[in-house]
Amino acid sequence: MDTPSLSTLGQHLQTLRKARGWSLSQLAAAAGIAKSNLSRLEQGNGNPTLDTIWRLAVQLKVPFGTLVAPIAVPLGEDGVEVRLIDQGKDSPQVDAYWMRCAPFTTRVAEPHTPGARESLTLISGHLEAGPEGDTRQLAAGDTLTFAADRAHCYRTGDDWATLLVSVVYHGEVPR
Amino acid sequence: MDTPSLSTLGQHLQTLRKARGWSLSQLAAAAGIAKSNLSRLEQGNGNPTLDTIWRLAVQLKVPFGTLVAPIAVPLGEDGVEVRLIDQGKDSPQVDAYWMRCAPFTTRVAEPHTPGARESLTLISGHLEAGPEGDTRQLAAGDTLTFAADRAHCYRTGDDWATLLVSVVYHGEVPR
DNA sequence: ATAGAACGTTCGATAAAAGGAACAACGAGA
DNA sequence: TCTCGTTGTTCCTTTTATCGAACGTTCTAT
Repeated sequence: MDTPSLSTLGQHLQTLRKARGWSLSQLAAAAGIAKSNLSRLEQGNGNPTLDTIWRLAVQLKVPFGTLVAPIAVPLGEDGVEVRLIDQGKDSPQVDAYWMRCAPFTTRVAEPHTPGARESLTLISGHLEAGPEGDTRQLAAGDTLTFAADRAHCYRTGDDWATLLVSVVYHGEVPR
Repeated sequence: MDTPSLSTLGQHLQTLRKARGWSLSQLAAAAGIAKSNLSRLEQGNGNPTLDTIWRLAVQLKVPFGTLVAPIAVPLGEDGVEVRLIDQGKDSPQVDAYWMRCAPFTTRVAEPHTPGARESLTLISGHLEAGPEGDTRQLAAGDTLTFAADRAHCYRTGDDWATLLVSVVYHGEVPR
């Protein structure tokens, strides 16, 4: 398996644990696993079982995928990582994405089908987004809806941005 | 670990594989794992390694968490299923959820902290939602933002509803 | 000082996950 | 009909992830 994502798991695990002010022993005990096991995992060695990952995710109260999803593995080379959350089966068709942009990144998205609209909700960080020439500044908690049948962009300043994106394809479905 | 989520993984695995029209042998070969291993996993027995899950997720092109996240894990007994997608670390604090409501279901949510606001984006189905006494009818693609420091509710008619929910805790963080 | 209780690491034993080969069942083609 | 290829399952073996205990450290309290 990817060695990077293995060490990322370790770092991530340790970060989350310390963020909660727990000791390695405490977390291991709470999760019901040997602390030797947890120790090895945090060091980046090892290849944990689903059971082990699951128990840790429950204790740390993180949505599982968060534990293993590498924080800094952009899907494209452009510093932007996108994950499909769900897609509706009704009309209009709706696609829901989770998206994360690295600092000082600009992503320009191609126009979608005519009538398509996008809604953004910023989870953390700051982001400038919208149709080109009509972008808005967003902070955590802000939402923005705009016509997505024109070229539009997402631009970050000096910090990361995490957001929810839903694309609504009014009219015909694009697939 | 939860035995249910273990068998769910198996079913899920099989569903995704067949949806792509692949045979067990093909997927196993493509993922670089023994087919005996995959066979056991699809049967619901076994406790796969992160390496194994990872390889399968890559081949099936699913965002990892999707493989193990049980499709039907209602948070309450009230026909409502909620999954935490992400939570921001900035101020204001933002929590992002994926939510699914069964037909003819009403869920009344307690008020959040003062100043809190909620944004909904309907992915599929129909939903009536908002602060009690001021609810709106939503169809797929619609969005709604309202003050969440009062009691508010989500009500479905004769079909399912899937939506994104983001809670913005303006002011102090509730944890 | 010193005893005590935590911390996180390292070590051998054990349980179990992954690999590999043989297996019966099925369908396609000569 | 008979053969060949593929399906998915079931053994057995090998690898390894997990456990439990012992270890050296650090910090606090006596």
